[in-house]
Amino acid sequence: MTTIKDIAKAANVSPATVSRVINDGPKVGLKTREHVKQVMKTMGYRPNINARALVNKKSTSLGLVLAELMDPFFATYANAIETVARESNSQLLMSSGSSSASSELDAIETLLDHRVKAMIVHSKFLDDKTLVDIARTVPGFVLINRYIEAISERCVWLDNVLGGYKMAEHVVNLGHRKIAVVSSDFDIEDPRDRLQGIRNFLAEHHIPLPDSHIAISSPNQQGGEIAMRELLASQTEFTAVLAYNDAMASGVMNTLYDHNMDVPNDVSVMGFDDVILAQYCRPKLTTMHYPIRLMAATAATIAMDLAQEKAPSEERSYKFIPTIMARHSTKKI
Amino acid sequence: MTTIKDIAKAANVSPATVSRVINDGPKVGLKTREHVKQVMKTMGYRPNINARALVNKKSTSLGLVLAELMDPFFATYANAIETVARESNSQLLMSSGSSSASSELDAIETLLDHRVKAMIVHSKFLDDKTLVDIARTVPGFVLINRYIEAISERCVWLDNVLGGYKMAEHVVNLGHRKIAVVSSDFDIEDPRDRLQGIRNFLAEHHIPLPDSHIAISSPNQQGGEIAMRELLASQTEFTAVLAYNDAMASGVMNTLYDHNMDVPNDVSVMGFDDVILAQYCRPKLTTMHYPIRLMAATAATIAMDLAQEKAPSEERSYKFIPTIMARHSTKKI
DNA sequence: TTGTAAGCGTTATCAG
DNA sequence: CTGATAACGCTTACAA
Repeated sequence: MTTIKDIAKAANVSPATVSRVINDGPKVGLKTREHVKQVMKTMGYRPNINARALVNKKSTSLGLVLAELMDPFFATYANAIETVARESNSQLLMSSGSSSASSELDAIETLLDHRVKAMIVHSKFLDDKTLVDIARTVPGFVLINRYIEAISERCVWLDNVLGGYKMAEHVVNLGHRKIAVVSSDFDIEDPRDRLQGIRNFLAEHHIPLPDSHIAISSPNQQGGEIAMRELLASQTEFTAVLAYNDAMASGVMNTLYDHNMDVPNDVSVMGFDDVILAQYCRPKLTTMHYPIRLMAATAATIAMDLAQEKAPSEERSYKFIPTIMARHSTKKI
Repeated sequence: MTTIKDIAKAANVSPATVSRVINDGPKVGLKTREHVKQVMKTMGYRPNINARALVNKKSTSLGLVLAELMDPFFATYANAIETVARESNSQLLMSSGSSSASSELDAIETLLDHRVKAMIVHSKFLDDKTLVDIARTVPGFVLINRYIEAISERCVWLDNVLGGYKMAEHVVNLGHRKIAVVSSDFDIEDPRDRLQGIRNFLAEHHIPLPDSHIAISSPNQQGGEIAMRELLASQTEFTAVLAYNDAMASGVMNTLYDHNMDVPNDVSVMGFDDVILAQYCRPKLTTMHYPIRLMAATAATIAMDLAQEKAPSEERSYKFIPTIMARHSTKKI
């Protein structure tokens, strides 16, 4: 690998000058600059990022911690963030697969070892204190899909309670009164929040939601199928099903079809997230749109800004609002 | 950030000794070792990966170049590779979004700048020569989903021709004789190969495949819908449709339904890839299983091995074979 | 405008 | 078994 010294020698200048050329550094004679550039090109020079990171005490890469790359939900995140990263010439250093506090911490620390300039973290298992502590020592630390009061200006999150509220509102407006809920057995805030939102709306409108109308299973298609089978087996009466996410909703529809019930004619079904799957379903799924791309871009942007200790970003709050995406799986009763 | 020197000072040893402890280096007194470890723990020492990479002339991260993270197909790749990477304590440095020769080259060069110890590259646009040249200078360079004779032992690829062949065989065995094909307009080898495989089988069995039975569009659900509409509009007669991939197949089914045709009773539909979507479809899609996870793991493993200049991996060939995944979208005629 | 030299945090080669 | 010391490739005062 040719180094800056090789270039310097070949171009008859000092390494410092080469460095200046590389970084568009200040005050370099036009002809030396051109000359050096020429030499770099012909010799095929490529800077050693690690050496640079060492002296700068910061690498140019952007760290990303996600739970699961295969999940389209997270894939969308990764994709959007990668786009922003590339635009600012940084690489993405990924750590996925976290589904426990210790693995989450592990992922974060590895990123720290790499001295990433900024990091975007999806963490559902680490406690607030740990996260806040890390945030204090890492300027460009941003949390997605989570809200912690103490570092609110570094949290990019979705109002899940409102999401649940709007789901209930949507089907009730369509005339449904017998509502069933299919929720996730993951022990994190999201399902609790969404369910709470549903409860809030229903309570306000004096519509009951007995426990027998709530089935819980894993947050994927199979979980949806299982949950719906339970509901059916217990003779629960309902005309609308609110699912925790699109995958579960798709499972719900499968089970319904297997029992010769039509969606949306016999039962209305709603999902949450609006991942690509929602459009691939048949009928296309009515769901809550989760502005993932927007949130990802926001997170990436503020992470980079924070990293450069830019303006304190006016103490804004980055709460996002889910919106109804009405498609064909819900219908007026 | 506390450095190795800080630890050395605090522990009353030399930096060299600390380094030895960190790397389980040879010959360190048991008590010094324990003592140093203790100090590191209490001072919360974290090694600077960049410094390490600089002196070692190699970083510990594994580079990955993919076309598109959001595509479930690539997400599966990324996920599987990340798993292998983590098991060998390396981070994933991602570069996605490439869809042109120049952006592919860009991604590779960035990874090179990071001195990644190995890299796994999905490239459909760079020409053979360029890739071969890079491979020569980078020991741990592995190509996925592409075969280049000159570096065959670094190629992990799928036999797409055989895949097409098997698709045709499957529906013909089911009794279909009027077959339509929905292919991709992407100018890469894969669609050509799959189509060639279909042609091969059909020719062997004297079943015609006139151009009018082939529709081409973009390799996603919408493309499938469009292509199928064209076929229908031109009054083409067929009882089976072979799609380029699962997404197109799903689009094909949508259009068929919109025209009141049932799958599989009126028409059999086959996809390719066996991405998660295939199971989320209704009816569940019969498709060609693409052993992505296995291929990804293989690629990651040989990339790491190659990087350590291990045994020349016995000059094996890493060709993988797609297999029929019979589900419910195809039926005997 | 350009060069010299110190130093970023590690590892590795020698001595001791 | 342990300690100096010299790299690794680059950036950045400080000089010239």
